[in-house]
Order: sequence, then C-alpha cells, then structure tokens
Amino acid sequence: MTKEEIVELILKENKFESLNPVQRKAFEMGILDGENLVVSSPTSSGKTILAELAGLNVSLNKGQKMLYLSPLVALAREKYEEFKKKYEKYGIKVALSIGNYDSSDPFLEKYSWIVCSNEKADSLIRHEASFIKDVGLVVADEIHLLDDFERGPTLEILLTILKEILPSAQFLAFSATIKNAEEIGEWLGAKVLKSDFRPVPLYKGILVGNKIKMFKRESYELRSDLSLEESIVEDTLLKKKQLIFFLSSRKNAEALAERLSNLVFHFLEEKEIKELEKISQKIEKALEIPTEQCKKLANCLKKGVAFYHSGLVFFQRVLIEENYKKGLIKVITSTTALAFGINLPNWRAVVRDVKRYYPGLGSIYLPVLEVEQMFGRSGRPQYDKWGEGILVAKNKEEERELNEYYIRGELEEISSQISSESALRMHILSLVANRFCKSQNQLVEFLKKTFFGKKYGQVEILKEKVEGIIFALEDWGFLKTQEIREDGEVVDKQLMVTKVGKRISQLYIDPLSANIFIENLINCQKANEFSFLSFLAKAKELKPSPNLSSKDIFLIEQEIFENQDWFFFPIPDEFDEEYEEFLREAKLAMIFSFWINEKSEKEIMQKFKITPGELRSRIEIADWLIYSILEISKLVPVAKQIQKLLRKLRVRIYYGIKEELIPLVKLEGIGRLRARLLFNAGVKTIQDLKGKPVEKIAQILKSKTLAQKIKEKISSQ
DNA sequence: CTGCTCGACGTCTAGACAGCATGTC
DNA sequence: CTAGACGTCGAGCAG
Repeated sequence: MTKEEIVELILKENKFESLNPVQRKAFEMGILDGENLVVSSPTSSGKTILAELAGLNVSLNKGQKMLYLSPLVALAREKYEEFKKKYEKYGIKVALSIGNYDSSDPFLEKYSWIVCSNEKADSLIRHEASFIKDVGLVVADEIHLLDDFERGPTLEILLTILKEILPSAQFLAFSATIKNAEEIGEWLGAKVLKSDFRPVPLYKGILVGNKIKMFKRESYELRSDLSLEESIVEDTLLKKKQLIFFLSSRKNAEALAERLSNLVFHFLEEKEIKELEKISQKIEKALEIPTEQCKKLANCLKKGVAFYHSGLVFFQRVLIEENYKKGLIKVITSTTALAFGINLPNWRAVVRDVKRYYPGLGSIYLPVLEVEQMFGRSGRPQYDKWGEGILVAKNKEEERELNEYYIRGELEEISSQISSESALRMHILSLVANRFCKSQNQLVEFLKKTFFGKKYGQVEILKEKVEGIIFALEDWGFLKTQEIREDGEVVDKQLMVTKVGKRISQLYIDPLSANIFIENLINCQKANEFSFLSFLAKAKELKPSPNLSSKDIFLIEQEIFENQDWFFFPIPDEFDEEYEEFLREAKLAMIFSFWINEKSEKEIMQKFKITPGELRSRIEIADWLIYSILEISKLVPVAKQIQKLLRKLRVRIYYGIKEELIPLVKLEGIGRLRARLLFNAGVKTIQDLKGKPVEKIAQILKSKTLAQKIKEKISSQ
C-alpha cells in the first residue's frame, strides 16, 4: 500500500477532508518512512491519527506489530475500541492487554496492534512475552508521564528496554505541549514536532470579582448578585453550553455540586428532568445499599449536576461521563480525576482552586502542564466555535500572579524521576531477572541509556544507589552476586537472580514489600485475621494508609489490645515515631476486618469515612497481594497453617464474607448478600442447594430467574 | 423560649498502575 | 512555592 493510499484510508475512516497541520507536518517529516518522532502538541490535536498512519504502514506493508502504550487503563480501552471499529475490517487484529482484563495474553502473537498500559507492557517483558520481537512500531502516548514520581520510571525503563531490543523499530512518542521536547527527542533518537494547533481555538481568561478578563479576546461581566460559581454557571447555561469545575478536594467538589444543583435545575426541560431521574436511580443503586455519597450524587444528578472523583465506583463514573457527553448533565464539579481521564467534550473549564495541598509543603500552585490538561478539551469540534479555560483569582494580586504564571508563563520541563530509590529497586531486580543486565557494569551502562543518563550526561549519582540496592537485594535473597577480578582487582560484579527474585519481579510487587512478607512469615506459627490484616497493610502497595480522625484512635487501640497476643511482628511503642503509622495501618486492617465480617458497606463508609470507590480499590490490591504472598510462600518455608489461613482470607476479602459462606460464593451470581440469605435459610453448601426445589431457592433469593440459573449450573456440574 | 446568624475553632486534604482465572452492577 | 475551605458548635441577638 502506498503512502497516499494509507492517508486516503485514514481520511475515509475518520471522515476527514484532509490531514490537519500537525498530521501533514508528521507526514512531511517521514512518519510513513519509519522516522522516529516526538510530537508535542495539545490534547485533541489529532495525535491518535499519527499512530494509525504509522500503524497501518507497519502492519500492512511490513507485517509487523504496533505496540501502543497508554498511561491509563481507561484511555487504553478507548483507543482499543476505536482502532477495532475503524481497522478490523482491513485485517488489522487489535488486542487489549491491561491488568484485570486480558483479552488474550498468550495469543498476543496473533494480533497486529496491541494496546496496553505502560505497566502491563513492562510486565509482559518480565514474563518474556514472545510477541515483542515482532513489534515494528512503538507508540508511547502522554509521554510527559515521565515526570511522575511514581509511574514515570516505569515508562522510562520500558522505553529504554524497547529501544534496546528493537533497534530497528519505529518509535513515536506523544506528549502534551512541554518545554523540553527536544531533550526527549534526543534521547529517543527522534525528530521533534512541536505545534500549538487545536482544531477549535481555546481562549484563556481569569475571573476576578464578577468580571472575566479574557486573554486575546473581549472580556465580559457576570451578574454580581450571585456567587461567582453560580454566576458563571448561569452565564454558561444561558449560552446553552456545559462546564466543568476543577476543585482541590473531593469535599469541595461535592459541596459545590450540591450548592449549584438548585440553580441548574431551573434550566432543565421537562424531558431532561425525566431522563435524569432515571440516571439518578441507577447511580443510587450502584451498590448493595446506597451510601450517603451515592444519595448525595443521586440528588445532584436529578438536578443536572454531578460531582466526580475517584471515590465514586467505576460504574458511577461511566454513567456521569456518558450523560455529560449526551448533554443531560450540565455541570460537573471535579477533582483532577477528570483532567487526565477519557475524552470528555466540554465548552468551558473553570479551575476554581488553582492551588492544591501537598503534604509538607502546604498549598501551592498547580503545575502549568496540569492546568493546560484541565483546559485541554474545551471546545468541541462540530459544536463550538471556540472553547474557554478560566482560572479563578481571589483578588487583584492573585490575578496578576495567575496571569504571569499560567497565561503568559512558560511550561515546566519534564525531567527524569528514575533516581527514586523505590523505582530503582523494583527495576534493577527486573532488569537482572530478565537477564537484560548480567553485571553491575552492564546495569550502569543501561542507566546511561535512559532519559536520566542522556539528560545529565552521566550517572555517577545513581552508581552509589545502585550499589546499595544490589546489596539489599542480595541480602534479601533475591539476587546472587559474584565479584569479577582482573589482576586481583575487583572490576565488576556478576548478577544473577534467584528463583524467589524472579517470581517477585513477575508478581510486580515491590521487593521491599516482598522482603517484609518473607521475613515475617518464615518464623510465623500463629496469626489471626486481624494480625494478618495489619501485617498486610504494611505493604507499600497499600500506601498511603488511611488518615486517622480523633474518634478512630480509641476504636483502633481497643482492637489492637484485644488482638495483641496474636501479632507476629513487633508492635511499636506508643511513644515511638512509627506508632502513628502503625495505627493507620491498623485502621486499614479494621476496615478489611469489618468487610470480611459482613458489615454493610454503609456502616464501613460511615464509621471509617472511606468512600465506596476507595474500598473497592483497596480490596483489589489486598487480593493481589495475598495472591502474591501465596505464590512466594511456595518458594520459601512458610508454615502450612499460615498458608491455609491465607487462602481462606483471600476468598473472604474478595467477597467480603465470613468463613462459613465460602462454599456458596463459588456460584456465579451469588455475592456476599445472597450467600448470607441462603445460609440463614439453612442452605449452607452446594449440596444443600441441590436438595432444595427451585421455588424454595427463588423465595429465599427473591428472584426466579436467578434461582433457575443456579439450579441449571449445579445440575450440569 | 426559640430560631437564626455569625464567627471562632478544629479538621482535613488528588489520582490509580500491576497478578491470575473467569465471567459482576 | 510552606494554606485554606468546609463543618461544627456555641454565643449573641431578634422575635
């Protein structure tokens, strides 16, 4: 297929007349000749199309694969759907590979385009996935994530590895507009394409008092008899548009949503009210028993407003996104959760809280890049002539600062976060585990090839850390080393992974967590539920631990006191520095403990001030950690009774049940509530179920269809 | 006596990736 | 770059 034909195909599938300026530039720069490119341009400037262009070229003309890396599972899913819809009919087989949902791990060989999260790609390499060798194109989306303290290093190491094992593959890296795209280009051996192109122009402004001062556009005034939030909402709704507020905390987001809902309600049409009523009910029923948060959200939704943050459960988030797109929801009040997420078309973005709290630093201005992301999607092609991004200033003085910093100011540089100790620890183990680096010198050589190495020209600062980490990893039994001598002098250190080390690298847990597990479990003879849960909460993966409130402390200390004889790790003294963290861990343990003792979600939420979304994600992590501990315990001596306790605990945490319900939840469609109903009615095992007539089961479960399904299931076993 | 307003004081703070085996609201 | 919004509770005041 010629270049022109590929472009033709892309235009047809995307229903475009012609390539946009960014795309044309990429074409001229040789994107279809295998040229490496770093593209730095705003969200919505059509970067995905570039991946499609190069992807078609590589797959149709060379029979190679495209590996598409995304920082977010939600984004990965979105791209996957999009690619599939457009190009499957041309013989491009598209796969999605992310944690939790895996279309086809071992069969990725058969697919031409593989969409995955950065971490999943890293994990695939650790598992020595064989398809990697067939990759002819690597696309890294949102590469400014390199700057993220926790997740940046994974992306950096991943790209460095991919560059090494795929020397002739084409690399495309996409970034939001950043200052030092050239440096990234230099690192990846890529040409740099910088552009400010947006399909719909974005105008920025600052709201002070009741006046919006627009930059490069006429300013305007709002009503002064309303609060500033209300007046800007009114102005937007009168223009028949929608808006998103960005706020600094969940509490703020919820409070503002409630405050705005009565105003927004007046703008709704009869038909919309009916529709919203339906959605509101769905939102409220997202959990077994609606929590206060669900009710609050449902109430706001009835009036056309939604708050949005990670404390919501997945289903609720999706509903809000969908109905904002449809135009039913008029206003969203959000935390930063929406800034990075999926493509949510919008007209006006209002950053009300330009500062955010950072522990130890107090409240400081958001990075320019982040504010740009929030503004990013304002202005929808086809609907709007322009979009607006508005910052809220409290006074003249702040207005001046915001203007200087965000409107006229420069973007930050992206830098490498690879020198973070925990990142190095994790990745050094994995680099040795997959035999990528076989000696300490090789490791240092590898680090020279990272963005860090290229940017600073040397890795001396890392050397010492590397040595320390290797020492620790060896000490923990995850690595073996052997000195290499020349003329009696030590010149290098050979590195070999142990069996445990290899497994830990594959399980994708922090070696430090793994070591804590092993050290404590090897000599552990007895543990109970609570002591084990407190132990689990020590893992880095479950940090940060929940915050303590003053009334929690009594409750937690009492629980600790009752279980004190069961702890198999030292309890810090009340006056030790670690004591507070210990209490916070114990709080998480109590939350889990309530959960597996079948306390209602509502009670847990209220008692511990935790949100449904948060509980879910913690449970997921705990499940993964227990699985990992079980896997590790196959390789180190751990008492049989402890393993047994763990296996039971895993099922109980996953479902939130007492031990007696374990046999029942194995059935599809039976969760913690239904299992309890059955048990209390005397149905305690699958055998009991077999002995009961369908009608009886239906009566217990209050559902005929479910009873029918269960009966079919057990009779076919 | 009751109900409301206002201010002092205390509280609390964003997000989300990974394993594995199969099918949740 | 080292805070600030929200909620609670009680005092003070009007009715």
